[in-house]
Amino acid sequence: MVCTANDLQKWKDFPKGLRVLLLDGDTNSAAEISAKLEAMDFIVSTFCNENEALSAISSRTEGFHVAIVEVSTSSSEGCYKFLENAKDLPTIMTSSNQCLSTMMKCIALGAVEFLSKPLSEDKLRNIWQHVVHKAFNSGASVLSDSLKPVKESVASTLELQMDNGQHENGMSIDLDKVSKFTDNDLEQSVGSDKFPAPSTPQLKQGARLLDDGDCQEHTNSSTEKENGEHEHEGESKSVEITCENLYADGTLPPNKPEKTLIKEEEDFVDGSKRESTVSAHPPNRKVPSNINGGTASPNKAGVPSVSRDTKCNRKKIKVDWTPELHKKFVQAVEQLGVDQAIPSRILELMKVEGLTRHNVASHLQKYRMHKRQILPKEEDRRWLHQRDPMQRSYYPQRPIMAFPPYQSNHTLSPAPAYPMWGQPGGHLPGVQVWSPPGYPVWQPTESWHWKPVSGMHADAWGCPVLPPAQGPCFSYPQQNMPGFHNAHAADYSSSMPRSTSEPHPEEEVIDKVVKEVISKPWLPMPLGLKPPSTDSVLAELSRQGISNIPLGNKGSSNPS
DNA sequence: ATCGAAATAT
DNA sequence: TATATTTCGA
Repeated sequence: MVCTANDLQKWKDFPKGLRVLLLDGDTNSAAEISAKLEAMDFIVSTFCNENEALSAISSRTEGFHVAIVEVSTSSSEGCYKFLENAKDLPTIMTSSNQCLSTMMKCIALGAVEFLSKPLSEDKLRNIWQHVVHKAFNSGASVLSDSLKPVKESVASTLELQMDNGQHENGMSIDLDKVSKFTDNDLEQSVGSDKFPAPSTPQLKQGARLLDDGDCQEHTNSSTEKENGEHEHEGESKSVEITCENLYADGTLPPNKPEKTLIKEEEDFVDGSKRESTVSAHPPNRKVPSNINGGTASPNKAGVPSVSRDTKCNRKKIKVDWTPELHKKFVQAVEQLGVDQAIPSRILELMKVEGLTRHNVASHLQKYRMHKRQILPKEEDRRWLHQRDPMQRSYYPQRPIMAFPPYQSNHTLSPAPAYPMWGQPGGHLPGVQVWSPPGYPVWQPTESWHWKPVSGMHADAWGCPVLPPAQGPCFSYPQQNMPGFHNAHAADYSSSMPRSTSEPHPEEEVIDKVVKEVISKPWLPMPLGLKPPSTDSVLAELSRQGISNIPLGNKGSSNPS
């Protein structure tokens, strides 16, 4: 009764039918355990000595999902031998003799768990977890045939996307990732601390997710409470964060997606907690900006029962707005333009799984706040204030920038440092910026106080960049850009910003400026500004009803 | 239902 | 204090 992938796809009552190899020299004990296992609808094959068991395994590698091996006080060698020869099979050791060194040896040799006798139903009921763990955790290469189906089955049950192309409404959770994390956990617990093997090491994460409160009594006698319990109450929230979520968007095959930026708490058996932050990427490593071409259509709601565990009711995780994450955010905002920069769209553009709209909204709020806070302080922007267009012809030592230096299209400049509100590196060529040219490093907190042009919608302007670098640079449309309109509002602080659609006297001045800029592309952009991003221009145009934009001749043909 | 601002929480 | 989350009005 080998399970084919198909069968397994339908392996609804998953743990049932699990094939268990039982190795126990004591007939009585074996019968007892076997009976319990069978009562759970597991399929048990009992062996009295390791040789029989091993030959059974080798003769039919797909025969078993998990093994339970009893370590008799007299002859422990047999079980060690088994362990060493059945590495592919998740093996649980059991004994009435809880000798620490024996336990450790078992674990060291690859046992997934050491259970002390007698084996209660509770203990036995959870053995499938090891199977799942193994199925998801071992690399494809190492994955034994008997486990593949399990993986597939579970994945399908969880509606995860597998190689075999199962799409559905995946939970936006990449199990492979998950298992990776858990694996680490396991290694840690086994390797360093914790002597007692957690009864559900591999699922520790999942387990702790369950109860948001405190509880977790999942020690050696973990019970079946694994998933159930609090189901959906907090769900609307929990879903998003999820365990690591984050990657897994629709696309799965590609390279490793980015890591999560979310902190997660890890509760250890001993009750200790640790916070670990998986950062998007090591600071020193350059990463091309997001790759996950994931579609933004994340998980839907109709998640069936099983998803419970997956969704790991992790309570609120704090989103760590790392520079990388923030950068994405900024890029998204920029791309959208001020008008379109709404949480939901930003969220989409960011393509960071696990982020919620709320997270983004919150960040956006802060972002705007800071922006505004800084605005009023800007004084040098009189130049814009002047009616005399001439003013514009010279560039202040310290150009006013709508945004701190930032190269929008560049894939990532090095590791952006701290200033959250500053943008990642890049400098404005030809214009004196206050960061050393070619020095992508961020300006410390100062950059925070980026100086948007007063009264101007910084977002519409975008950031300073090298003019010729990007196509859209000089493709100012004739249409009025919102940013220009309220350029006059020097007193942004004290007076409400003008509606972007409201025409204004200063308009002509602005137009002149624009014209000149267009006609003299070799000159640095006044004020160290860069033209709006293509996207924002397009968005604006389309907003104004112009949908057809000849991008071909952007740079040059802009008559007066 | 979503956005944005304000209130809260950590 | 700063920043993230939650709440609440529009």
